[in-house]
Amino acid sequence: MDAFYVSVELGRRPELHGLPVIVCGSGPRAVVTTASYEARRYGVASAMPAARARRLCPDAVTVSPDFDAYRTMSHEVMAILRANVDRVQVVGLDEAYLDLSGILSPKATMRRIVAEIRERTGLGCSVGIAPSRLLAKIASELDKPGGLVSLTREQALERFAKHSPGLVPGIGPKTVARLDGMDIRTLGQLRAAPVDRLQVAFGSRQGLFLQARAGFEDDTPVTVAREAKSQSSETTFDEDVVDPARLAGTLDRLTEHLCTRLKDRELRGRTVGIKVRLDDFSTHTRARTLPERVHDPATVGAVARELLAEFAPGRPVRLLGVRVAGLQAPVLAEKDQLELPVD
DNA sequence: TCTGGGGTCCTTACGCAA
DNA sequence: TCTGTTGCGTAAGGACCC
Repeated sequence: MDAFYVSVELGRRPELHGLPVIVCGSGPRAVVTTASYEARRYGVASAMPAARARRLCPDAVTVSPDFDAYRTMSHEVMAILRANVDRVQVVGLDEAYLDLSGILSPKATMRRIVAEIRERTGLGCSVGIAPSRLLAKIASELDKPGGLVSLTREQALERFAKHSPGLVPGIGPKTVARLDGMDIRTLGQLRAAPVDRLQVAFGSRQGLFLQARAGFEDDTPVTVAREAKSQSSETTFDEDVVDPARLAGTLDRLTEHLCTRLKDRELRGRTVGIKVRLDDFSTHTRARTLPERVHDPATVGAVARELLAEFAPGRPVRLLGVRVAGLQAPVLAEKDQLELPVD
């Protein structure tokens, strides 16, 4: 979806249409969630500190995020996709992969779906059509907003040989910097690099992965449903906190919130963990695995507090979080188990 | 001027058992 | 019996994504 959160807001507040709009939190440490294309022209981008965004674009209208509204709209869009295509893999609120294998005219099909989305929700999106998820993703970015681009592997190899490896999803800033240190600055160079050189630097699997990415090789299937592995709740303080009692109180609040969500989805997990980010931005996690799966705030909270007390942060705390992992839905009745797909 | 919240996966390390 | 290998579960950190 194009500038998804902003576009949802524009639907409710049409008077903002054409203006630079930024969806971001209000606190001193908020970051930009989404910026309208008008705001992006000023250099405003996602994940940028909101304070910097305001300096770049003082006239922008800022809107607080309303995730309930985005979720609702997302469900509507995904329902349209699923009504048109059998296999849909949802990736976040604003993105999905569609398996168009066997469809005779993918372009016409997608044009029709895009039109239906616009008609029913007023929202715009961009489409990439390609032989793999990786190439489709790259293609979808090439003509935003409102693009519909198809791309073959051969076209990608030719077109992006001189581009930075960072163009490819899965190769982030840290990897780009390390590659740069090895004098590898383009996808062409990465593809031509001896794989053992990459493996020495990045490990055997990651080395192979990087070279495959550089060659736009990807055979991962479009996967419909995946069960959640963990759930967490975290918060960044407006100002760093030292007081252990205040930290414990916050941890309890986060635990309550997390456990409510777990219970809503009827999930329990065996591993309880905490996350602590200190004032130097170093991040630390501590976890403990229990004999039984849990989701009640009393148990989760007690373990979380213990982990925090044991960690005993020696400097001011910037962020505190709690997490339950090793999730599993409650044991199904025998009848239901028999009906599970074999896969 | 700093750097959210919610996730996934990978790598490394370690203790333990086979 | 001793030693080495392998595999597994757990823990911690980190990169990356939306």
